[in-house]
Amino acid sequence: MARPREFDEETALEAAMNCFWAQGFEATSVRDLAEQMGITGASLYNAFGDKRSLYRQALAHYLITSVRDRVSRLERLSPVSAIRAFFDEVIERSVKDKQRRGCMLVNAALELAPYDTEFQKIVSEEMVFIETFFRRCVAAGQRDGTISANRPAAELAKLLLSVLLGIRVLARTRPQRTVLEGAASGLFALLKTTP
Amino acid sequence: MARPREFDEETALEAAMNCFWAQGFEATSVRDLAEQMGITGASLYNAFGDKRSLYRQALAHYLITSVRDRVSRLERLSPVSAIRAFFDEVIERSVKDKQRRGCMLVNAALELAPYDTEFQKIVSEEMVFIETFFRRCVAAGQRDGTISANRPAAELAKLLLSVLLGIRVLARTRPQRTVLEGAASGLFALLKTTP
DNA sequence: TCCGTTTTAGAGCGAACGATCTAGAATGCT
DNA sequence: AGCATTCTAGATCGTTCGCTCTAAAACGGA
Repeated sequence: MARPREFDEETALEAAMNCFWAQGFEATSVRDLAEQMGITGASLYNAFGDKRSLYRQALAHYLITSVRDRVSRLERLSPVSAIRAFFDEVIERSVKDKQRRGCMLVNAALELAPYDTEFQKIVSEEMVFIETFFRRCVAAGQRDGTISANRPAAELAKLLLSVLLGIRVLARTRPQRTVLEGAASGLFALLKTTP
Repeated sequence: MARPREFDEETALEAAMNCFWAQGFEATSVRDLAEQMGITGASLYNAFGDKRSLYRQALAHYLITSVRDRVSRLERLSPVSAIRAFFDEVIERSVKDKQRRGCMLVNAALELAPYDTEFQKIVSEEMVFIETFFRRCVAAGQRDGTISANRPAAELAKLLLSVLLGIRVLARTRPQRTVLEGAASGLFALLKTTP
């Protein structure tokens, strides 16, 4: 019943995601958002609540379409290939990202998570999710002998996560392929068992 | 000549540094700054210029007292010890940092560097400085046989820098010692040559 | 068709923002 | 002592902020 919405909510949310992703939470104004989303301020508040709530939904959208999607696509690959492909995709994205937006999860981890327990939980859980994916890959790789078994899988997973986050940080100031690829290939050389 | 300043500039700059460090550039207001620095807005603008200029000086102060100081202290240690001590200090700081301020350089890299060429240059040069320190250590370690010579020192230095930055990101949401130490010890186990 | 509901557009709210201006107080130099 | 200069405190500038209000427009159901 009643008047239906004139705009597509997902399209608008994606536009909001791109704003927050590129400029962060504080530096993005509600007026910027409304303009990029193609709606008025009133419609924005009607459909998404306040600015903080919109950010939460935009971040959730990012995590689903970016992190979760990648993990579920790569899960079927062999352990080493899955990890390698994960880093390749991230590096490829980073190099091509002219806006230097980096990773919205990392951005949220630095801008909002430290002071905000709700975002702290969201970010923390997502990082644990990535770490768990790495841990599964490492454990499988250690079983089939393609990954060094010197250290426990849980530890190497934390190392992989750190390098991933580090690459994301580097990409925002030095997005040259040689820099990012250098870190990744150094990591893989040490991680793989020398046959 | 003329009336001298009533406040100590370095003390005030340190207070400003702590504000920006903890809350970032956008989220810190000039009124916050003036209050924490113990001076009025007019004095702030007189002594340090506008907000952006004050941030630049605060960041420079951070880099000198934090990054440069650490590197020059550790430079005299043996290669492996120097790298290990570098990470130990960062982890120790991160675990004890109740405010979860993280590393101001990393914060600047994410908040300001992507849109601002001046800060991009500052951040980029400082990261190159750290990377160069790591490269010197790795090269020396490879010469004396304590560090794996499988890969070029420049590559392993990029790996070390990435892990360092990654730990700094992790620390802002999951500052538990096991998490940070896990990543570091995994790295060192793979980096060292197995005697 | 008319009512109830929800949407739209746009004006406008009070508060906070970065930055500056005005006075007057405090110093060094001559 | 008198002057030029630079400091301090506090009010205040215009702008922008997040958010809400008003009123008209657009639909579904009775």
